[in-house]
Amino acid sequence: MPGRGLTSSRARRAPTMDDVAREAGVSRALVSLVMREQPNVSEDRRTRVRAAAERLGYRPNAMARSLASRRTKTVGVILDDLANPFFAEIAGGVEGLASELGYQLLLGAGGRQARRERTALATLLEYRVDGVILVSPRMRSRDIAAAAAEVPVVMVGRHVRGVQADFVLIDEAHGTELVLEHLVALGHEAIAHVDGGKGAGGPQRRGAYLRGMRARRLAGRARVIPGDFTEEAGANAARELLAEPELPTAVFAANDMVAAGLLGGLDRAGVQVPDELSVVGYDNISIAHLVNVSLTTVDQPRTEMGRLALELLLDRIDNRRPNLVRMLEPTLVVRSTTAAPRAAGALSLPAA
Amino acid sequence: MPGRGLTSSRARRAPTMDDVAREAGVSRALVSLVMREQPNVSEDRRTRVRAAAERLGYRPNAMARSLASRRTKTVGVILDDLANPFFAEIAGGVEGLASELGYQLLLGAGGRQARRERTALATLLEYRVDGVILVSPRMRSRDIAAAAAEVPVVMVGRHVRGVQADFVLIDEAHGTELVLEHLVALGHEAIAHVDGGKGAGGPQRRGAYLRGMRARRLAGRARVIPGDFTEEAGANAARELLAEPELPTAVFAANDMVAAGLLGGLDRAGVQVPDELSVVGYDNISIAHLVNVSLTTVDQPRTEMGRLALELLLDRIDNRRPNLVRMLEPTLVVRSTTAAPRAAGALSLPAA
DNA sequence: GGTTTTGGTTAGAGCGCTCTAAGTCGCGAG
DNA sequence: CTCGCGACTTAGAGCGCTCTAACCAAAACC
Repeated sequence: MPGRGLTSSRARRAPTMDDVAREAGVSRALVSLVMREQPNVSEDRRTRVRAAAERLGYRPNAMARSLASRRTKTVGVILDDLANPFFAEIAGGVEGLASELGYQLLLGAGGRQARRERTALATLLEYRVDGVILVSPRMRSRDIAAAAAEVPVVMVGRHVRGVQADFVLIDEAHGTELVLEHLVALGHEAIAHVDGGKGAGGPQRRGAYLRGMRARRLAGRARVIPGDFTEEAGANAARELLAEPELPTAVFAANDMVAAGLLGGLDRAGVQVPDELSVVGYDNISIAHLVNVSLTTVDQPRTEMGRLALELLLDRIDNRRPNLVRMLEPTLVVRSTTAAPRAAGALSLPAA
Repeated sequence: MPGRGLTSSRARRAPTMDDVAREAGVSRALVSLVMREQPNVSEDRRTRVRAAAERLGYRPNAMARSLASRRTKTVGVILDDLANPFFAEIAGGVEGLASELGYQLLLGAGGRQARRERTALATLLEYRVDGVILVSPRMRSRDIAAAAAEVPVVMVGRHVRGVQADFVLIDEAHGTELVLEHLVALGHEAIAHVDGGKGAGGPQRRGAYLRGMRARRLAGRARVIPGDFTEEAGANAARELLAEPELPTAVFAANDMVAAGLLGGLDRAGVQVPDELSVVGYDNISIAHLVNVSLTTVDQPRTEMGRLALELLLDRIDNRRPNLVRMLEPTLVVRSTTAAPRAAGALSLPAA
């Protein structure tokens, strides 16, 4: 019965380097050299060792290797929320480069809670990862600073002053401006914002929104509905808006998840988008463009963000150098959730 | 300059258990007992050790611990494709339970390529994870069998016979039947299928589709368009369908990503869904319900699949027992991408 | 009062690897 | 014939922890 055979073979202790050495008739050190592809090993020995390892089904023990060499070739990545494709796509970028370079990834997800994020980070540090990438972390700055004191850190999407780390940032103010410009050019004035609460980018986008509205003398029409970057927050916002006597003509959602929740809520209520209400998202997650009524949104170069973060991290691991901040520019992707407001003809035609 | 201080402190060797023992004036063994929350340590010593550890900023070294204890408290998870929210959501389920139980996750993504998947798996095994969860793996059965001989394995979404592993499966035939039933009840006969190629579930869904069509005496109307579970495949399928003289009245997509790509392509061509063509997906990924024209699809209980997989794995790690297969039932979620075919009145009214 | 028992503590031998320092060997040069 | 040298190989000391066995009081038993 082959099944049994497999099971019992599992019980047997895994072969070690010593076993391979004995099998090949050489010393353990030589096996180590061969495994690490070091030079100055004769071809003869090399093939003999390889064959022995093959025969025994030898698999190096990464724990022992890391313990002895004090290098793990592993970097940790902490994501705010696995359920949000935005983060999965950034992780995808990191993963792609990591696998090219032979680095391992240890992923941790915070589930949008600072506490879970902290424990995930603690675990990564116990594994002595060579470095950590924090994507839109929710932790307090002091926790981040403490981590940065132990290990090289690169942060994506959030800036924290006074921390020894590199940063990959998106120009949030610019992204927000693109949105307002677009909506105002279409003739919108009553533009509401469903914000992202305290999550990374949330305060920045909200601030830029308020500033932009003020600069356009639309401060009186500004309206911020609290959210938290989730689809649920979008659905709630829809309910809140619909409960009022009058809808705004456009809504700028803090991210695409919120926009999606919003669109769902509006649809259920029979509100036509974009005829009755325009909606703009932020992130350009992969599904944003897929739907019949596809979402106008701000694109963030997610894969590039991930790759860049890892590049910075590895460079930081090897070279002590001053902190680096890389600012990437977002772009606006106009699709079909935005249009001129219904009764805007008179007011906005001159502008157009 | 606080920055400098942090940087230089990083260079200092991390404190070890011996350092803590010295600081607390006890033996290393006692520190170990305290760290592992073992009983039979006096309250006095316990607090003294804790304080010393705190003072030094001691952080246990997971490598050393695992090496000595030969248990990693870590399980590996290999996902077919991080870009597909379906997998992210399964990972979310695993992650949730893992963090409840104090288990660590080592995530690896295969990027829909058997080769990358194999190397990711090899790495996990070098880390001596306590077990591995393979989600819709693309590897050859023999590679999987080899892994299962080394470590407990649970597979999700794919069955491989003769392998020592547990399985979490969805009744694909049933899911597919739900789709055909729904479409035929609406009056559809020309139902095409964009399949998932060789990816997990692909052949099963295709097979069930063909069988179902035959059973309904619609074999003549069956039409399979090759795909691969990606959005791009959906877009290609749209192009292919549009190039023909006549559209089918309904399309069953192998998963939601394909459906999404399909919808995008149809929209660009001005085809009205569901008026001119009905579309059904599979998976019910989180964004499937979010859009104005929301996707009719087959729901898979993703979070539960993830949790269940981890439960099985941990049980398998602790207890030697025969293989288990857990079959979960999918359900149909009817939304707004399906409707009666246009000219179906005459034919289908009797049925309805 | 001596001997178990028991709760608390510790020394020390590994876990499987890396890496340094110290060989060994053959060979051309002195 | 000895020495030096380069190429190759190896012994052995850790890396930071766990875990077994042993130890030592103080309490419990007869």
